[in-house]
Amino acid sequence: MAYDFTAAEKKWQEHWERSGAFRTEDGSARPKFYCLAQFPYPSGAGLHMGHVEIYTYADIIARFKLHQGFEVLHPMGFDAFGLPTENHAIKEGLHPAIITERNCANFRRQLKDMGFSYDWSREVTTSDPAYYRWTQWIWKRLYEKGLAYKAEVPVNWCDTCRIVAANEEVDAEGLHERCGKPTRARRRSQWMFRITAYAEQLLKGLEELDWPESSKKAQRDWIGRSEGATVFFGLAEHEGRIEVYTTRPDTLFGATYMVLAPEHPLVGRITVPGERAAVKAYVERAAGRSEFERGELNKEKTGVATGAYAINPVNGERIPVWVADYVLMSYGTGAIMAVPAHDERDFEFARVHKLPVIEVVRPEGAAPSTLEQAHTGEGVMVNSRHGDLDLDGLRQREAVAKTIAWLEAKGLGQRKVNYRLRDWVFARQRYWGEPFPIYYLENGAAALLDDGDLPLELPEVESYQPTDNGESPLAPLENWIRFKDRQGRTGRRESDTMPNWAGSCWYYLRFMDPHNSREFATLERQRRWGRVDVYVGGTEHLNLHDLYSRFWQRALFDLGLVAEPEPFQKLLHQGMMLGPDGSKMSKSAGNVVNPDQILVDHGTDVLRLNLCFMGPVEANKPWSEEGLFAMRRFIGRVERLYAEHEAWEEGEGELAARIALHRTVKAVTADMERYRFNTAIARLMELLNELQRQVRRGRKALEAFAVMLSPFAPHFAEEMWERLGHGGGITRAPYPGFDESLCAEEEVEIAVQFNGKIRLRAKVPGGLGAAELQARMLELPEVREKLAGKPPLKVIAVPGRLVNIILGGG
RNA sequence: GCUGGUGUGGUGGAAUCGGCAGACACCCAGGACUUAAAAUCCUGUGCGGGCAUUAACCCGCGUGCGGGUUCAAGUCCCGCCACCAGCACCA
Repeated sequence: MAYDFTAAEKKWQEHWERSGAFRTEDGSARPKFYCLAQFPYPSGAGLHMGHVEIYTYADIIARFKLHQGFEVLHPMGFDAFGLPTENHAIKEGLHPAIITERNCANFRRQLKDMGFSYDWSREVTTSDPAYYRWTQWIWKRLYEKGLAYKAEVPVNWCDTCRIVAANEEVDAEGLHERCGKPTRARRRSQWMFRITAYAEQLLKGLEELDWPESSKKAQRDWIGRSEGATVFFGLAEHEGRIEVYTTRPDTLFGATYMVLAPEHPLVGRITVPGERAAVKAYVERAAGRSEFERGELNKEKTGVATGAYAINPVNGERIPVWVADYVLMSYGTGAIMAVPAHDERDFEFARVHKLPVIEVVRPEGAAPSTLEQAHTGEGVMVNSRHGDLDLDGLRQREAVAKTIAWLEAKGLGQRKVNYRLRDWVFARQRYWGEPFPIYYLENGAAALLDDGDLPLELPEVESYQPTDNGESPLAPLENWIRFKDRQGRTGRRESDTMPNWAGSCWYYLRFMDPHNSREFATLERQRRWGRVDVYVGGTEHLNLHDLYSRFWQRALFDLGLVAEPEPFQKLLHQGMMLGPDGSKMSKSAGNVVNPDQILVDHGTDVLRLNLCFMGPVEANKPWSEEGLFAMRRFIGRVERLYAEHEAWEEGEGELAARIALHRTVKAVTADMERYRFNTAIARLMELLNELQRQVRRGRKALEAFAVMLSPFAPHFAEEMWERLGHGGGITRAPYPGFDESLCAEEEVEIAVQFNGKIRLRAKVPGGLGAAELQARMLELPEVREKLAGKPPLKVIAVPGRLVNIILGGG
């Protein structure tokens, strides 16, 4: 009887649902395993191959852990707030909630057709008021802790669409994704998160995580910790001082000018009358340019002099103060001391604007130099002596320490650690997001909604289009904006909404306790499920979602609201599914592979096997049509193995089969633990080849094979399991164990090399030590003949592998 | 520019520690079964040569390129090249 995948998939999916096969028990005594794949944004296009890939990997891990006897938490939900839905709603004239429901239903159907082992009773949707009630609640806690604040920051304004573009809608060149026209910076007061307050913790916390080293490094670099000093420069003709941050206080004697960012508050005050027009023009031009434009490479460094002078604290020199946009207001103090001799950017600027260059670090043994380029490397201090501070002759480390000590003693500066990480703009001028549970009283003070008034639901609106003045579509809704609070005061609600990262910052917590209407998740449940043991997802959100979640988790941990300081213990990154031509799947390239169609033509098990067999989880893999047929053949061959009842016998079968079985179990188990699915399948194929050679096949071997295959081809494995006489339910059948003594080779082939070249092979019993192996090989007639009575110069014997005989001469 | 990753047969990819390169598949070729085809099964399959007769066998070369260390290098070291990804004036 041939295997009918369509019928089998339907049959077993119904069986799993009916029997509650994947219902997770919070109170079970089994050890826990939390397996999570990044939940999808339910777009109108439905599941694409990338989704299928990531959810397949997670499902294989979850099912493997079920076989190993874990209580597995493997939930699924939808990250449903966001712009595409809103844009779609505008186009179709339907409410975003309706579009969302439609898209979720479609995703849910597709995911169910794939037979994934989710506990669907835990499904959550971030745009559901019962969910975002808690997103708002958590935001309140973070606000109360002082981590949320309002500040004036730029938004991306598109003049063409007359709309605020979210950062996700703007590409690297600052072009609006929808119209392809440039966006510009427009300043606006909006909500922020003080993620920088957690910079050090987020950095240190990485140490305890089991993430790929490259991912840890990406976050480390993003946080960008640097050590240096703040230094105060007095002003020659003005009150006050300029504070700068530098990582090179040792080069203070080389500072020949200073630069303020165009937005720096001192610019207006210190600019001399003669330079005001030029400075004003420069600052205005900079203000209209987005960060993208300013960051453009290979452009000449621009700037204007303010006409004011600062005093270098180490030697009292008067140095000019400039304004230039290569200094960013958002990093450090927004002002720098420029040391052109030892900083490439300052050097370039100094050359363009004819500013002096003073060498203070000289490479060891080098002659004094007029410097054709900045020397940023090591060296010995020169030209660095004045008054009671003498750095000459010191190496960099000592010079830094000595300078900082000197500055601190004089009150002219101090040691300082700085981070590249910026505070997080947590606001959108759009409709389809969580409203902020905050409002403003007539006196301007902000007030929080009571917890009891949550969720603050989105109102119905006529138009989802943001307004021309850059406000959200909620802003014109006076009926909603204006309200009387519990104390009878008139308040105006915040009209911005939260960005679509909000709901995903904590969804992994909600899965632990999804129906709780009193808490977002009890500590008891959190202790039960702990951290996500393996989190499957792409690298593209590493410095966004993955970092944001860590920040929320740590902040909530400090508030005693969560049980763990870190959310994701292990990260598993899947590679990209490429089109059959090896390039990125895209509609324009016409190489998109539709998973729905493959399900119809080949079934989900074959699709899963093909995805896994194509290559390692982390690698980008071109889609293989041929592979699909290969996996069908594989399934067909296995099916025939289980059809030939007359070849079965009780037990594990012949010795050769037993040895093959135990070796396979050992190897496949190791592969599964390391997520090496492609080689695990290859080993199952090898075992299949061996079993096919056997005249009599042990039932035990067939059972073990079915269980090992089950994570990859669950429907098919259930079918074979049933043929073996079991009732339904391979999903929790124990994973096979192995006997180490059967895994050892009893006979091995040894390669015999002369001078490193293989000249013959010989079989010897396994387990021979180096000395005995060597002795045996030298006895071989072929070897004696080659040696012709002369003793070898040297012999290297590697047990189980080879013997290398080194002959003298040529 | 900086950082990280990748580079292995006609193709996808294997190869814990430096120890028989190419597991497992795909493709292709030949064969069996068949009236025939499909399906299935079997055999072969890195390149070049000894060897224009098959088989067995033998020799040389071979993991992006060029050097090096080592008895032994896909694996380690130095210098390049190509592609991919992330960051991109962070003082």
